[in-house]
Amino acid sequence: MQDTNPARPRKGSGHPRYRELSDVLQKEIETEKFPVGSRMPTELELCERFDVSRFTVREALRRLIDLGMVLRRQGSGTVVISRNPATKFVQRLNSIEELLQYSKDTRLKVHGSNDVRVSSQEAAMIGCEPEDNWHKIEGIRFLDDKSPICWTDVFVQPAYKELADQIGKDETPVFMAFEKKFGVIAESVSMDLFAGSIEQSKAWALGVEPNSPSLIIVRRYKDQNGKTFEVSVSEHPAGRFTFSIDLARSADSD
Amino acid sequence: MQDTNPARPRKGSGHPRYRELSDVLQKEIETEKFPVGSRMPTELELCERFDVSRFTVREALRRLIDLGMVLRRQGSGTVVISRNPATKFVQRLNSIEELLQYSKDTRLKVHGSNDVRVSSQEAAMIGCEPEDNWHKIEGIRFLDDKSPICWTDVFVQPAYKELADQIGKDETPVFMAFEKKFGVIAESVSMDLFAGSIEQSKAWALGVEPNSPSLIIVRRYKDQNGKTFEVSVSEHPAGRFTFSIDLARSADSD
DNA sequence: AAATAGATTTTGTCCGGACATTTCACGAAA
DNA sequence: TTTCGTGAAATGTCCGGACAAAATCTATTT
Repeated sequence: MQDTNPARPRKGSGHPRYRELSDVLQKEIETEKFPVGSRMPTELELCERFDVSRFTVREALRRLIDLGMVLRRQGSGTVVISRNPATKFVQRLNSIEELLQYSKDTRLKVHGSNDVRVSSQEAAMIGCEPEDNWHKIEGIRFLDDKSPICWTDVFVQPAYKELADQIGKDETPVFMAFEKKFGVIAESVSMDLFAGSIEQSKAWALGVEPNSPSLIIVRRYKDQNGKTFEVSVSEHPAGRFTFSIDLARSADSD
Repeated sequence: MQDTNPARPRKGSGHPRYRELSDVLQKEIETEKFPVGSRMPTELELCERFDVSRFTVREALRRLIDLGMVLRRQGSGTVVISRNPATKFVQRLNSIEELLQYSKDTRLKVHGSNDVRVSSQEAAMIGCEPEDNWHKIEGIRFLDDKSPICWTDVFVQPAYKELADQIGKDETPVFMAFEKKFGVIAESVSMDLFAGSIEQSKAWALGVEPNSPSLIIVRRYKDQNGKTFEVSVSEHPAGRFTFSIDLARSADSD
């Protein structure tokens, strides 16, 4: 009779045992019985307290990990790192192209490229020091040969300047060319979106009125070391581009 | 001698057994030995094939789930749903407020609210049929009492119109008020960002030139059934607001 | 006091077994 | 033909036990 209650039917809650357990622990973290920074009881202690096997305890703890509330380390223990179930809304980009939001069939026509010392205004956009040296590539992105979508300035570290003549040859995004040519992969990307108005020279190239409204998107690509290796600034005239995001509630917290 | 190899030391790969297993399966999915849509072998079959326990197989399968490559259903089996480890870049919003990107200290001052039949232009924004009935709430969001950030139109289903006089009382986002008052929770949110120019009446209220450039953000909140219960349209004059996103490569595929 | 080595604690990995629950296919009955 | 129910098959839940690996503590030595 070693097994009085294996896989026993859900008693009342309608949830499996490990879920009931994680719910209790979650509540105890939220009510600061286990404050952030403190160590939680060991697995064995929880086994005793709830009279369950280690499997069930670990399954419950796994859920707290998924919720982003605790952190575990072998040999050390379980530490509370957050009081509320962390991740609420998650955006998934399935293909890397979604990041750019232009489907494959756009093309960058390069106007020119040269080394520059960035102005203070550009530095603010890029997020670097003024007077820093970058290699700047200017161009216009087209849907088909007639329809310009946006003006684009691409800033890359001078070391990578030879990339310039690679761009525009095919429809691969610039930051993917980095991966192919230099083995530098984008580990993280930060984007800023804000309103602006198009200056004369660009307006002319895009075929719109000077000072007409635009959507400016700044994308900063960082490598594994957190170093920014590429920054692109795109300016979209009103009516030609919409940036869309879909967020879904995650961390199955029902 | 029932236990010849429990927790045996990592043989060569430096990875635990279940990880080696999941790597093999992942590769077999990528090379279409198990095409998308097909059913994978059962747990027991995998146990035999790799000569491991069900625990190890389930642990490996769990990883494929996390990678978003397979889907499992009790009684049914394991189906391949994606050929490549799904999620590439993931955005995490830690607090739900990040979704709005105004920190807590902004306040919506309501100008008025009334039932409307949406115009075809509004319908296009909202993503509904023209002539649909909605309850529209107009207001301006302030940082402090002097600094207007944006003009906001909130459209809610007529059934929820009584919510109107709740808004602006405190700094809770509108969609959270739904949860409190009606128990309707936002399961997903889709957002569109694009450039526009501010019409006269709004420009006056915001203290900017008519037709000056703006960033327009449309947010659509859907409940569990996929029904849109609230849409907000915010118009930000240039220079007063930047929308930021941070994406990190995810799906720990080292 | 500081460094080292060993013992202890704690989580990670893995096994075998058992029963529960869900899904699906098959066959009998209407 | 359709409906219904039975049973097989698959995954889900849970137990107990064992050893491995990492972190931490302790006692000893330098």
